[in-house]
Amino acid sequence: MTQYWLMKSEPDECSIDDALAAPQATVPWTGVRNYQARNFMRDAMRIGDGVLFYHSSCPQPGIAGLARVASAPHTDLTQFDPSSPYFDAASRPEAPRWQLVDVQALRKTRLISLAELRAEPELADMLLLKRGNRLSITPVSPAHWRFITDVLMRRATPSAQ
DNA sequence: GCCAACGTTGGC
DNA sequence: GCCAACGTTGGC
Repeated sequence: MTQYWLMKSEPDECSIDDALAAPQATVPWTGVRNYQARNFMRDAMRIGDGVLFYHSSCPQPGIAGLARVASAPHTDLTQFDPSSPYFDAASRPEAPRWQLVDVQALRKTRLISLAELRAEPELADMLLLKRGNRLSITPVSPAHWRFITDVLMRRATPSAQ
Protein backbone atom coordinates (compact mmCIF):
# COMPACT_ATOMS: atom_id res chain seq x y z
CA MET A 1 0.00 0.00 0.00
CA THR A 2 1.34 3.35 -1.02
CA GLN A 3 2.11 5.75 1.78
CA TYR A 4 2.64 9.46 1.66
CA TRP A 5 5.19 11.77 3.23
CA LEU A 6 6.16 15.39 3.53
CA MET A 7 9.88 16.04 3.41
CA LYS A 8 11.45 19.39 4.22
CA SER A 9 14.45 20.66 2.33
CA GLU A 10 16.16 24.00 2.58
CA PRO A 11 16.13 25.36 -0.98
CA ASP A 12 19.56 26.87 -0.39
CA GLU A 13 20.81 23.30 -0.09
CA CYS A 14 18.49 21.40 -2.39
CA SER A 15 15.45 23.01 -3.97
CA ILE A 16 12.92 21.23 -6.13
CA ASP A 17 14.75 22.70 -9.13
CA ASP A 18 18.04 21.27 -7.87
CA ALA A 19 16.45 17.86 -7.43
CA LEU A 20 14.91 17.96 -10.91
CA ALA A 21 18.30 18.87 -12.35
CA ALA A 22 20.09 15.97 -10.67
CA PRO A 23 20.78 12.74 -12.60
CA GLN A 24 17.50 10.80 -12.81
CA ALA A 25 16.04 13.76 -10.88
CA THR A 26 17.12 11.77 -7.85
CA VAL A 27 18.92 12.94 -4.73
CA PRO A 28 19.98 11.18 -1.54
CA TRP A 29 18.11 12.77 1.37
CA THR A 30 21.23 13.64 3.33
CA GLY A 31 21.52 15.39 6.63
CA VAL A 32 18.63 14.04 8.66
CA ARG A 33 19.93 13.90 12.24
CA ASN A 34 16.75 13.25 14.11
CA TYR A 35 15.87 9.71 15.13
CA GLN A 36 12.17 9.93 14.44
CA ALA A 37 12.74 11.25 10.92
CA ARG A 38 15.46 8.66 10.35
CA ASN A 39 13.14 5.89 11.47
CA PHE A 40 10.55 6.92 8.91
CA MET A 41 13.16 6.54 6.17
CA ARG A 42 14.77 3.42 7.59
CA ASP A 43 11.71 1.49 8.69
CA ALA A 44 8.55 2.77 7.09
CA MET A 45 9.20 4.14 3.61
CA ARG A 46 8.79 2.00 0.53
CA ILE A 47 9.89 2.65 -3.02
CA GLY A 48 7.10 4.47 -4.82
CA ASP A 49 5.69 6.25 -1.77
CA GLY A 50 4.46 9.75 -2.58
CA VAL A 51 6.42 12.75 -1.31
CA LEU A 52 5.42 16.37 -0.90
CA PHE A 53 8.64 18.30 -1.46
CA TYR A 54 8.59 21.17 1.05
CA HIS A 55 10.84 24.22 1.11
CA SER A 56 11.74 25.29 4.63
CA SER A 57 13.91 27.94 6.30
CA CYS A 58 13.47 30.27 3.37
CA PRO A 59 11.51 33.40 2.41
CA GLN A 60 8.60 31.38 0.99
CA PRO A 61 8.14 28.18 2.98
CA GLY A 62 5.66 25.74 1.49
CA ILE A 63 5.07 22.78 -0.79
CA ALA A 64 7.08 23.27 -3.96
CA GLY A 65 6.87 19.96 -5.78
CA LEU A 66 5.94 16.30 -5.96
CA ALA A 67 8.38 13.44 -5.61
CA ARG A 68 8.60 9.76 -4.82
CA VAL A 69 10.69 7.51 -2.65
CA ALA A 70 13.19 6.00 -5.04
CA SER A 71 15.36 3.62 -3.03
CA ALA A 72 15.57 1.32 -0.08
CA PRO A 73 17.29 2.81 2.95
CA HIS A 74 21.06 3.08 2.79
CA THR A 75 23.87 4.69 4.73
CA ASP A 76 24.13 8.48 4.78
CA LEU A 77 27.81 8.85 3.95
CA THR A 78 27.98 12.46 5.13
CA GLN A 79 28.04 11.19 8.72
CA PHE A 80 31.59 9.94 8.13
CA ASP A 81 32.86 13.03 6.31
CA PRO A 82 34.64 15.37 8.74
CA SER A 83 34.27 18.22 6.27
CA SER A 84 30.49 17.85 6.12
CA PRO A 85 28.16 19.86 8.33
CA TYR A 86 26.41 16.54 8.92
CA PHE A 87 29.52 14.78 10.23
CA ASP A 88 28.77 12.69 13.30
CA ALA A 89 31.91 11.76 15.17
CA ALA A 90 29.98 9.35 17.35
CA SER A 91 28.79 7.20 14.47
CA ARG A 92 30.94 4.13 13.80
CA PRO A 93 31.34 2.82 10.24
CA GLU A 94 30.61 -0.71 11.45
CA ALA A 95 27.32 0.50 12.93
CA PRO A 96 26.19 3.57 11.00
CA ARG A 97 23.73 5.66 12.92
CA TRP A 98 22.14 7.56 10.03
CA GLN A 99 20.39 6.12 7.04
CA LEU A 100 18.52 7.79 4.23
CA VAL A 101 16.50 7.08 1.12
CA ASP A 102 16.87 8.52 -2.35
CA VAL A 103 14.09 10.83 -3.45
CA GLN A 104 13.13 11.31 -7.08
CA ALA A 105 11.56 14.64 -7.98
CA LEU A 106 8.60 14.25 -10.32
CA ARG A 107 7.56 17.80 -10.95
CA LYS A 108 7.67 21.31 -9.64
CA THR A 109 4.30 22.67 -8.58
CA ARG A 110 3.06 26.11 -7.84
CA LEU A 111 4.08 26.97 -4.32
CA ILE A 112 1.43 26.13 -1.74
CA SER A 113 2.59 28.40 1.04
CA LEU A 114 2.52 27.48 4.68
CA ALA A 115 -0.08 30.20 5.18
CA GLU A 116 -2.29 28.63 2.49
CA LEU A 117 -1.94 25.21 4.09
CA ARG A 118 -2.90 26.67 7.46
CA ALA A 119 -5.93 28.34 5.94
CA GLU A 120 -7.43 25.02 4.76
CA PRO A 121 -9.76 23.53 7.38
CA GLU A 122 -9.37 20.11 5.74
CA LEU A 123 -5.65 20.19 6.58
CA ALA A 124 -6.01 21.38 10.16
CA ASP A 125 -4.61 18.20 11.66
CA MET A 126 -1.68 17.75 9.28
CA LEU A 127 1.35 16.90 11.40
CA LEU A 128 3.31 19.64 9.65
CA LEU A 129 0.91 22.24 10.99
CA LYS A 130 0.82 21.05 14.58
CA ARG A 131 2.07 23.46 17.14
CA GLY A 132 5.77 23.22 17.72
CA ASN A 133 6.34 20.55 15.08
CA ARG A 134 9.93 20.53 13.92
CA LEU A 135 10.12 17.13 12.30
CA SER A 136 11.68 17.36 8.88
CA ILE A 137 9.84 14.25 7.69
CA THR A 138 6.19 13.62 8.49
CA PRO A 139 3.68 11.06 7.27
CA VAL A 140 0.78 12.48 5.26
CA SER A 141 -2.64 10.83 5.41
CA PRO A 142 -4.19 9.65 2.14
CA ALA A 143 -6.99 12.19 2.64
CA HIS A 144 -4.53 15.04 3.05
CA TRP A 145 -2.51 13.84 0.07
CA ARG A 146 -5.63 13.68 -2.07
CA PHE A 147 -6.75 17.12 -0.96
CA ILE A 148 -3.40 18.71 -1.75
CA THR A 149 -2.95 17.03 -5.10
CA ASP A 150 -6.54 17.99 -5.99
CA VAL A 151 -5.78 21.61 -5.14
CA LEU A 152 -2.73 21.45 -7.41
CA MET A 153 -4.70 19.92 -10.28
CA ARG A 154 -7.46 22.50 -9.96
CA ARG A 155 -5.12 25.43 -10.16
CA ALA A 156 -2.88 23.89 -12.80
CA THR A 157 -5.65 22.94 -15.23
CA PRO A 158 -8.74 25.06 -14.62
CA SER A 159 -10.15 24.14 -18.03
CA ALA A 160 -10.22 20.47 -17.10
CA GLN A 161 -13.24 20.97 -14.85
C1' DG B 1 17.53 38.69 15.14
C1' DC B 2 13.92 36.83 18.04
C1' DC B 3 11.91 33.25 20.31
C1' DA B 4 8.71 29.18 21.04
C1' DA B 5 9.05 24.56 21.13
C1' DC B 6 11.27 20.53 21.08
C1' DG B 7 15.32 17.10 21.24
C1' DT B 8 19.65 15.75 23.34
C1' DT B 9 23.13 15.57 26.80
C1' DG B 10 25.00 14.56 31.02
C1' DG B 11 25.28 15.00 36.09
C1' DC B 12 23.20 13.01 39.86
C1' DG C 1 15.26 7.63 35.62
C1' DC C 2 14.99 12.60 36.45
C1' DC C 3 15.59 17.01 34.85
C1' DA C 4 18.22 21.36 34.04
C1' DA C 5 21.02 23.22 30.66
C1' DC C 6 21.99 23.60 26.21
C1' DG C 7 21.44 23.21 21.12
C1' DT C 8 18.50 23.20 17.05
C1' DT C 9 14.57 24.08 14.13
C1' DG C 10 12.11 27.12 11.58
C1' DG C 11 8.55 30.71 11.11
C1' DC C 12 8.19 35.41 11.61
